[in-house]
Amino acid sequence: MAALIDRFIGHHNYSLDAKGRVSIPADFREVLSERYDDKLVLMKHYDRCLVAYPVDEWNKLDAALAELAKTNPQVIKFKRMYYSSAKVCELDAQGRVLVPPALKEYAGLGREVALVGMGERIELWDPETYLRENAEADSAAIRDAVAAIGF
Amino acid sequence: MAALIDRFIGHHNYSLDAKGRVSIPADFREVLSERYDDKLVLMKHYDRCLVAYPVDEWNKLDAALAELAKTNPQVIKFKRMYYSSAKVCELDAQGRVLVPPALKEYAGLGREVALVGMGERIELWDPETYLRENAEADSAAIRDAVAAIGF
DNA sequence: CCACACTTCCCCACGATTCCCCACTTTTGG
DNA sequence: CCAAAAGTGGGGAATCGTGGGGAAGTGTGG
Repeated sequence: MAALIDRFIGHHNYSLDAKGRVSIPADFREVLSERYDDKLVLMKHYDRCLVAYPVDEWNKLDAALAELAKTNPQVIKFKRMYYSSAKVCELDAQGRVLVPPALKEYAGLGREVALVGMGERIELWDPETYLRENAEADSAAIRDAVAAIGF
Repeated sequence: MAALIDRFIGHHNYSLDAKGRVSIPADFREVLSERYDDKLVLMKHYDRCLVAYPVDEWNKLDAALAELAKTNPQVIKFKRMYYSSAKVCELDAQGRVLVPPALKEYAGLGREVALVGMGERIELWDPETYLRENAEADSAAIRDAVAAIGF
């Protein structure tokens, strides 16, 4: 079955069970198997959330960052910070990934996780943090900026 | 059979059944199959209504937003808020889509839904909200604004 | 080198939602 | 006036999210 859209979209509040597993939403899984290879790289993102990239996309980041590191020595520290938190997570038969304890704690994840489709990546948030951090996205200023493209 | 006009026009009040499904009007469906690919992306719009884009049109938005995000970092939050509400909805054999509960609630949809053709997109409103929000469309100010293009 | 605790992985199982199909009523069009 | 299509409703199968039991694997300490 072909994916309808080849990017991750949508928002789901799913539970993180006692073993630290989260289900990857079915529509994300479809994108993942259609366009990618069923494996996700999980890592820290700024501001207490996690990101999951298909390995292909992660490799692109890796390449781009390597390029950047040639000219900017600061980038290598950035690379250490973020790549050290990265972990390849394969989905189990039920379509779930195991979130490493360290990442779980970093993002302040409790029994619930917000899974947010962001195109070529998936973000994992504590639901409350998500609302707090992204509340002002609805402001008039941003609306105006965005209205220009026809929203 | 070719559609006479390849854009969504008109206003229909249809019912939202117990399972959360709405019929897409036949003339909309014709545009959808003629010009697009029978799939709609449903998402939140400002002020308590929903929008349905053909996948092609949604992709255009996505591209424009990606462009905007390069220059305005705030836009990434906007992308989170709005794209996270998006969901690809395929029509069933009867030409209906299932409205996700979260979106249904956001738009305050009850047993009835107003489907409004808006050219390249379709809007879904609670009928009462629609009337209230759009009552002043007939005002002199708006008339003046529109006169510029020869109405 | 072995025993132990602990984490990770592979199953199976349950309830709820979603999807697919068929059926009925009303409207449209020839 | 009849046939086709449109809008509405619901039954049942398949899928999805969730939970947990137990095996396999890992690392630690004796």
